[in-house]
Amino acid sequence: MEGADANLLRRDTYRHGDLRRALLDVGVALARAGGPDAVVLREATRRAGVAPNAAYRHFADRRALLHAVCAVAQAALALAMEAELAAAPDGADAADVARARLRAVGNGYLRFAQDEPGLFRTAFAVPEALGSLAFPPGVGAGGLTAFQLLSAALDGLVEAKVLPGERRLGAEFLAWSAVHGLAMLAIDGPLRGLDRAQTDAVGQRLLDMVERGL
Amino acid sequence: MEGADANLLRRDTYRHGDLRRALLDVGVALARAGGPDAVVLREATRRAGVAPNAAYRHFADRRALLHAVCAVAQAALALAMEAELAAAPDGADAADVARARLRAVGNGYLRFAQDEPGLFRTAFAVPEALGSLAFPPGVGAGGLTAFQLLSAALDGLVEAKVLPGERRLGAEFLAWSAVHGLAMLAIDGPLRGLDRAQTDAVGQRLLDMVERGL
DNA sequence: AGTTTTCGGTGTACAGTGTCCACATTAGAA
DNA sequence: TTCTAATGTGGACACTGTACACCGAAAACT
Repeated sequence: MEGADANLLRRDTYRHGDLRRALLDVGVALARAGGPDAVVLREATRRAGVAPNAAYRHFADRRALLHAVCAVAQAALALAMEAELAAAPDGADAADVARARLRAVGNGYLRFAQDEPGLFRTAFAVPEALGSLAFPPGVGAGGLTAFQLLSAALDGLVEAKVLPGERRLGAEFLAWSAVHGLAMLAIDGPLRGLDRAQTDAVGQRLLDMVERGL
Repeated sequence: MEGADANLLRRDTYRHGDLRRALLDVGVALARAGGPDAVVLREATRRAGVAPNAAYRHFADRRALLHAVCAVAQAALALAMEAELAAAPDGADAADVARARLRAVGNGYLRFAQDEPGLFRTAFAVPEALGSLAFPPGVGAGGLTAFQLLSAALDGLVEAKVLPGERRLGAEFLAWSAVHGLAMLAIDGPLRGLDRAQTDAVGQRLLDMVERGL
């Protein structure tokens, strides 16, 4: 974690150095631990060792800070999906590979939700978080949004003749819905409390359904 | 709306009469307008024409009030699903009827989410809202939970030989995930802003996917 | 009936929050 | 070196949830 030392309480200079970054780091930590509601301006400034109002030099609002944290969370999600994609098998059959890549995308999503529930909820806490042009979403190492990673996987399915082209349009929303819904149910719905293995099992069945049904 | 006159500001007697009910009504109105975060204790007491602390005679906590509102929201969801079920076609082919009933359940869910986004979000705002035995969930007119309505529809599919029995176990979570995810995306995800017709179109495709993939 | 208990609403108070304003400090441009 | 713009501080206000002490009235028991 780079910049992890930026949120120190002790400070000798009047200026902080990189307060914006420090507040963002603290905000992410708060979101990680307690979800979107836990990212509290005063607590962030406190941990950064600075007066509450100092935050307003870097963020217009509490919401502005939350938006920034949200973007980081989305980036983390994209990264998790990329990691899963990188570990996907790269066999000979193009159809199998394409299917495996879609599964990897889904599994990355589900596992991120389970491993980082606070960040996951924060990623979707801001209404205008996704699809708004005024709000740049977080991207992974490859520069792609979570949504774009999913789109690419679906394109791969079409290319490998697994998915008929006429069903391609808007397929993102179908696949996304299924996985997003399961993630929600697993975080604080009736499926919470299940361990990783059990959630994975349900996840596999869900991905089966998506694969069959798309 | 019965009890709608219970939340009046004017009051001549020292006792309110049915403050618990009044607070609940106001809480539902707040949730309806602004989601879970909008159900604020002080505002509720204000609208009920009562001192802030009076609420504590009827609800242990702000969370307790929120739980109660949450149960009402779940009941409203179940009612919406029941309404859609009642309007489902009742043709001759048992398989078609069973399919139509599952679609009705899904459409009820999706339409409720779109028509009452505040209540919908409130219904799932409380972590222990679903599946906790300590927390009685809201039921519709028939006495069934939203979840139970879904279960019944799935049972119907099995009975009509549309769904093989070995795929029945846990199918609720798959169907629910898909529909719940789409509802979320339609409320404040990238699909918000779509009108009823467009959302319905995506909803139909999603239900197609579920039907094929279950 | 009259008395007492117990329920329900009030008032005051405190900690915590977001945010506004006026001010202080200092890094960097002039 | 001086001036200026950027950045952090202090104090204040309105708002929240919630605890404690109090009181008013309905109901229960003589």
